[in-house]
Amino acid sequence: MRYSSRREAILEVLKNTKEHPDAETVYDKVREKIPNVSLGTVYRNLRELGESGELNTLEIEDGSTHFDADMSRHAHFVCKECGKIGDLFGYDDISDALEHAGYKVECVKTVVYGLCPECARKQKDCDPSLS
Amino acid sequence: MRYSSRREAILEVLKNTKEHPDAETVYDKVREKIPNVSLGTVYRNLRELGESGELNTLEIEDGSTHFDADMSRHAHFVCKECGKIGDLFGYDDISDALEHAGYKVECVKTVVYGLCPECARKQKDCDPSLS
DNA sequence: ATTTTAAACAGTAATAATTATTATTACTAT
DNA sequence: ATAGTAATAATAATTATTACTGTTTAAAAT
Repeated sequence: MRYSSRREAILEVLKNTKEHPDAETVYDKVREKIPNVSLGTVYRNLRELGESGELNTLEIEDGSTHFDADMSRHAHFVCKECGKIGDLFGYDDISDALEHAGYKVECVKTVVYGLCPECARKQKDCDPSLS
Repeated sequence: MRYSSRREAILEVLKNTKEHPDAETVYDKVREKIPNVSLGTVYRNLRELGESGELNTLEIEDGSTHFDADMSRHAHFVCKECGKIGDLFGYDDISDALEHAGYKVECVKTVVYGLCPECARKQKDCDPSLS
């Protein structure tokens, strides 16, 4: 894969955020630096960077796909109230057990849905009967 | 939600398979019993059944969405060789730890990508140097 | 340094999956 | 049986993503 200024800018955007943007948001951010970049270029590079293992894709149940350049092993939390997508570190995954069972594990994607601590607290304040 | 023969048939299809079909495949199976069912009806009912907690949706990184009427807690394995989507039982999830940290967990979706034991074995047979 | 080659590009068209719309049909409570 | 409303078939619209085409650009060969 030869050098490309667009690909570099795209990866740069992802490395400078913890917000797990979707393709359209990456596109908006890249345009701040390269105003005439095309959306197709963003999609193509996001796909290629995913295939070459330089970023992870995150498929959410609302149909959206988000991107994460943090390749360390971690899970994600999607808050159904505020929509935020957060990182969850420190939860061991099941790769070892599966490899022992004969699987060849390439990657593990865990997405947890619910309320983040902030939104959970707010709901409790409104209705203290909630657990 | 009032009774509907289409919704019943759709749920029936999902309860009688372990193959995690996508919407189009569910549509084809439902048409064997109700030939004039419309694709939109299948999509709407799949969405509503998901929202009401009668089935789980499974978003795969190739962009496809698959459906599973088995609501017991389990993860999924997607084989990148044969494409099969299998169930993985017996792997504890991280709900308890997250609830302790203040999250309100609604559901945990784990998808593992790699090679299933069958395809992993075949690859090893072809090239014994593989781990 | 120039030429060559192929990958990457912008811009646009096309595709695929899903959702919305609308007129009609079918449950269910009365 | 009827009224009221949810569900439906058929189709149109939308959205996210990919493919195409002529042009540009990075990197290799001369």
